[in-house]
Amino acid sequence: MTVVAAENADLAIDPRGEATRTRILDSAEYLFSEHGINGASLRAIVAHAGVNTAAVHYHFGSKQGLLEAVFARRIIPIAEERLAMLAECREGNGRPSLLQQIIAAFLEPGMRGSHGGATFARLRARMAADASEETRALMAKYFDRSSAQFLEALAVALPHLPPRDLHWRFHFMLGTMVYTMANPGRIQALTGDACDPSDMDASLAYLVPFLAQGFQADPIPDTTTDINPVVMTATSKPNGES
Amino acid sequence: MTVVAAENADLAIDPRGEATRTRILDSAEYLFSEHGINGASLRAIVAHAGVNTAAVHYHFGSKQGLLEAVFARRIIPIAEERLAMLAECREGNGRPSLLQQIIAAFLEPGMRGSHGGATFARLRARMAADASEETRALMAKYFDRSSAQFLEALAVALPHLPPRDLHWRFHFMLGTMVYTMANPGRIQALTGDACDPSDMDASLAYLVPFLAQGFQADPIPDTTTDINPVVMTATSKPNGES
DNA sequence: ATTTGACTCAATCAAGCGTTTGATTAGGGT
DNA sequence: ACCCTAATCAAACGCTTGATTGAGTCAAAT
Repeated sequence: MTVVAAENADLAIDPRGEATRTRILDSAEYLFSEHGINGASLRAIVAHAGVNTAAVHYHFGSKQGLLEAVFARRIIPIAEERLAMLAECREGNGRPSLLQQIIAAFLEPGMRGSHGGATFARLRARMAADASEETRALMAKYFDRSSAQFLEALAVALPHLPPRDLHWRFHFMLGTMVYTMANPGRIQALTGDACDPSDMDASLAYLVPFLAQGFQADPIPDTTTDINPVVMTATSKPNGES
Repeated sequence: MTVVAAENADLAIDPRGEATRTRILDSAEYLFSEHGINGASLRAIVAHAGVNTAAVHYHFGSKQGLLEAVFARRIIPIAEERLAMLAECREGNGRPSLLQQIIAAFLEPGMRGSHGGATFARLRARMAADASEETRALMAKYFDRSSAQFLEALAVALPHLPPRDLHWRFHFMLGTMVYTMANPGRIQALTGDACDPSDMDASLAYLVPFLAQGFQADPIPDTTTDINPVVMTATSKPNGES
C-alpha cells in the first residue's frame, strides 16, 4: 500500500507535498465541476495541475479517493457553518421570519463564495445527479449529519406541519438549491439578461422567500386512495370530470 | 398502392428493423437513466437489447444520435400533452386554483407514467445535470418551445408578479421537478418509509401545492446594492477566506 | 427460383481510460 | 559522510471505449 501519505501535519516534512496536494485538489475541483466526474479524466486533471499522474495515486489512492478529498475539504466547513448559523437562529427565536432564517442558514454556507463558491456548488450538483453508488454514499455520509437538525428546527418553526409534508418540502428545497447551483446560466436564457446568475447572492435573495412561502402551504390531506383533484385533470379519461 | 411500399418509408420496410430499433431505444433509455450517459456504454446497451453493436450505428449513426432518438421519442409527446393541458386550463379560466392547474399541466405529462415514466424522468434529470454542450443544446431545442407559453400563462395567473420574479420561480420549479425525478429514493431515506417515491403521483400531490404557494410569495424588492437582511446573518469571515 | 437489399454479425481499430511500476530526486536525522 | 523516507517522475500496464469493416443472413419482390 502506497497510500500512506502525509495525513498528519507532523509527518508532512517535505513542503512540496502540501503544495502538490492542493494544486491537485484545486484542479480536480474545477475540472470535476466543469466536465463531470466521469468527464474529467485524471490525465486532464494532472495536466491542469502541472503534476504527474502518479502523484494523484500517491496522495489520494484512486480517482474516487481524490473525489472524496475534494468533497470533504469543502463540505466539512460548510456543515460547520450551517450548524453555527442554525444556532444563531435558535438564540434569537421569535424574531420575524424565523423560517426564512433557518432556510438561509441551510442554503447560504454552501452557495456563497466562502467555501469553493460556484465551482464547488456545481460539483455538488453534479454529484447529486450522479449515478454511482459510491458518490451517493459519499454525499449521504456528510449530509445526513446536518439534515436531521435542520428538519428538527423546521418542525419547530412549522408546528402545524406533519413530518411527512415537512420531509417532502425539505426535499423540494434541496432540489431548488441543487438545480440553481448546477445551472448558473439558465436564468439568463429565460429572462434575457435581467439578472447575474453566477452571483449566488441574487439567487438566495429570490430563493429564500420562495421556499419559505412554499413551506407555509397547508398540509396535504392524506389521500392514499384518492388523489388531489387538481392533479387529476387529464389522466385516464379524455373528457371526464372528477 | 401496390407498387412499392418503400417510397414513403425508405428505411422501415423490414419489420425486424422496427423491432430492433425499439429494443435498442428501450435499453438505451433504461441504461442511460440508470448509469448516466457516459456511464452506459454501447456494449452494455446492445447486450441488454440482445442486438449487435453495429445495429446501433446502422440505425442511429452514433451514440449521440441514439441519445437524441431516445430523447425525442418521449419529449415530443410530453410537450404536446403539456400544451393540451394548458389549453384546458385556459378554457375554464376563473376556476379555483388556476395557478395549480398551470403548474400541474407543466409537471404531469413528464412525471406520470404515460411517457416513459420514472425511467425517462431520471434520464431527463441526468441530462439536465450533464456537462456536454451537445446534451444541453438537445434539451434546450425541445424545451424552449413550450416554456414561453407557460411563462405567459403564469404571468396571467400572477398579474402582480414582475417578470424577473416569475422567471426565477419558474427556474425553481424546474429544480424541484428535476431533483424529484432524479432522486426517487431520496425521500425514503429522510422519512424512513413513509411514502413510495417511485410513484410520481405522490410527488405531484405534494409538489404542486408547494410550488403554487411559492409562486404566490410577495415580489422581491429591487435591491441591487442592498441585500435582504435575513440573508446577511453570518457572512463575516472569522479566519479570512481564500 | 432467383434476385434484391435491408439488416445482422463477429472481428477489429485507434484512442483513451485508471492504475501500477521502478527509478530518481530532495532533505533532515544519526 | 551515510542512510532512510517522503515525493515526484517517465513509461508502460491491461482494459474499455465508440466506431468501422466486409462478409453473411433472410424475408420479400420479381
